[in-house]
Amino acid sequence: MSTVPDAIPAMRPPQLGSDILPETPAYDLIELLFFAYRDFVSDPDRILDEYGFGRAHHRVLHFVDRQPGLTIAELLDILRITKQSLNRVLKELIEKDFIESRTGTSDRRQRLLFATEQGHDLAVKLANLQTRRIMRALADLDLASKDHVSRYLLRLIDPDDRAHVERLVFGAKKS
Amino acid sequence: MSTVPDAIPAMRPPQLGSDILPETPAYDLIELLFFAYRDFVSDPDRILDEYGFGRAHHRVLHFVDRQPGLTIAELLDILRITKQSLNRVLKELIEKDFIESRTGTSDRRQRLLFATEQGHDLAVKLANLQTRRIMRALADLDLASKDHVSRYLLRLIDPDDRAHVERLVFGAKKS
DNA sequence: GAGATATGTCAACAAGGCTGACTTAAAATG
DNA sequence: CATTTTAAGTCAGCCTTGTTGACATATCTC
Repeated sequence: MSTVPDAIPAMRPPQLGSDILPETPAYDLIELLFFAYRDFVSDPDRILDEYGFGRAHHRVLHFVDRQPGLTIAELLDILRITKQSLNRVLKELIEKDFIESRTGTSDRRQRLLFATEQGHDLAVKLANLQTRRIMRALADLDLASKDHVSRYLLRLIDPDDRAHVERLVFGAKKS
Repeated sequence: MSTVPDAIPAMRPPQLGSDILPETPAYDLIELLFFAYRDFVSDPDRILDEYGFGRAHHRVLHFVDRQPGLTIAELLDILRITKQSLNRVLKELIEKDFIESRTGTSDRRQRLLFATEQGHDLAVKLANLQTRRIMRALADLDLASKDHVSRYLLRLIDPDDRAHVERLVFGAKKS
């Protein structure tokens, strides 16, 4: 049994992938995302440095603070790195008392992660820094703009992950 | 001697920085940018791998292809990495004949960088891959959305760099 | 009790950043 | 024209953060 459909529409476009491409690549949006991300993630660097942390620590602390009780497996799924890479930074965050690891209650094999008070304070401090930049960027844009921007960013994400991210970001509900 | 100032203006807002912050950090836009960027830059990886290149090579090739005749100093300013880091990847791109380095004409100390035919082809292939993702994300968004998105991303960039990026991205002119 | 699962750990390696010191060639400047 | 500055290249070593592969332990599931 062939997987090739036997009736392909006559005028199939000559593009490489499944979608139609414009004549010219979207250089503007490609490059703007590069520069925006470059500056966006650089804000927290100075502060992280004072604590002897790097960007990897920031990512871990951020998601643990946002989702108290996160398990190792869930965190690995969010960050898409290996267990060994995660463990290196997580160990430091636990040793320096920014994150606490508790044995799971229903499943005692799991480790539930929580930000300590100190950890929460740092996470909020860094999030506020980035929020300030975001607010500056949203100022004097339409009310609708924020929505357009989130929709665009959400749709840049791999379709398979979108629902997951949506749940994580908007907290289960969202029109 | 106390570090507590003895005369604080009466109605100083309680925020940390120079701007007013909302009660809650903009977790949605912070996290969406993280996930969007993660998936966006991952597209080219497979192809780069076939050539023995990484993301660092991609960035260099991209900007050289976009701005033929770029000097080392200009490239360093765009990428914000050290000369030594750049040189490592640039050397490989030149050895493998994806980029060509010519001595400057008006200033013979400079090296003007150009993508070779092979280099240009790869740069376009990767840009098309990312453009496909962008087009998918823009589909069924208003006509105005693309504008809102670019404006937002542009305004996330450090103010000092915005004019520079604008020139680079939109090619000198742009309302 | 056997096997699967969640986590932790050891060792080695790679990519891509960094600093610091130094060289060379060419331009700019007094 | 001698000196200084500038653009680029290079050597050596280090750090962070990612990788693979192998293996250990505790706990859950069947």
